[in-house]
Amino acid sequence: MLSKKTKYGLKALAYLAKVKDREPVQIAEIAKCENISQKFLESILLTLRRNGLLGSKKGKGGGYYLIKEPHEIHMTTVMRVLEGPIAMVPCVSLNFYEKCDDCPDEEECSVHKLMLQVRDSALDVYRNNTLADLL
Amino acid sequence: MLSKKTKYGLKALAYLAKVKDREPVQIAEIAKCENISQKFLESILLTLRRNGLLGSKKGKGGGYYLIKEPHEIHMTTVMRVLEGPIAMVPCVSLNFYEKCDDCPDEEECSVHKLMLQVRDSALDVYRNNTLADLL
DNA sequence: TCGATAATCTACCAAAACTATGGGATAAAA
DNA sequence: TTTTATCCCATAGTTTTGGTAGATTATCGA
Repeated sequence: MLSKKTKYGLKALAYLAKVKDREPVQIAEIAKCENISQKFLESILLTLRRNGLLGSKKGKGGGYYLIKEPHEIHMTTVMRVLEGPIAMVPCVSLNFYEKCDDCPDEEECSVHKLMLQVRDSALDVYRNNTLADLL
Repeated sequence: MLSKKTKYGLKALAYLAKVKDREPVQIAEIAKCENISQKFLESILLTLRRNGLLGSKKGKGGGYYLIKEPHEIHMTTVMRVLEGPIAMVPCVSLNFYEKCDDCPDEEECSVHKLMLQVRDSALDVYRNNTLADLL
């Protein structure tokens, strides 16, 4: 299941992508328009900023804004930042690889075989979608 | 992330698929060979049986066995039984559809658009894999 | 320089989900 | 009737999720 964090984060990014001239938008505005708990959204936008997807401006007239153009923001990046690994098991993860402690032989593992395919197909979707494609 | 339940369930099914003549195999044997907590595996096999994927036999010489041939068991079925919906959001689920309470218009939702593609690609993998393909 | 505004940061909390474990009931075979 | 092994219910421990509260810091306009 997709976490609310990712869902809200995606919606917020899409919202910001529609804003003209990359003007800063306040958390409160996004939260209201997208029906998201403001405090929760606050923490989500913060992690998006920390990961280089958003810029922010404090004080009056401040808010969050996209740093790059929507077509430059790939879903692989967004998903990894918000949801974590794209793979469903660590042993098939490109960026977060980890060996299973129960598997003696990875090559023989039936789960491994299946999940490799699932990862590749998901990756294919995320690589072929930018933020611009979602609008 | 794939739950341990699904992971163990898949491993157990694969184990049973290798058994000749569909002889009953005891929980203890599967648990030992696949490094799974026996009690946990017990409950997993039970749900697989309740969902028509396994048969069981009590008493001496008893155990669990496949009801169908491995090539007849599709991953779509297995995943839905063990992991639940294949879709990452209820609003794009074929078997467990549910409207998002925050989305005013499903057609306009950026998350919806993306997750439809992810669902379709995952479904494609699961439909093209049977238990036999994992061995 | 002051006050209003709005992001930032830290900490915390409750509920749900996940990963088991325990103990007894039930059924089949020897 | 004893042994074997599944069936079933209850529950405990941990992690994740979703959300709150409140103090702090930076910026702008007057």
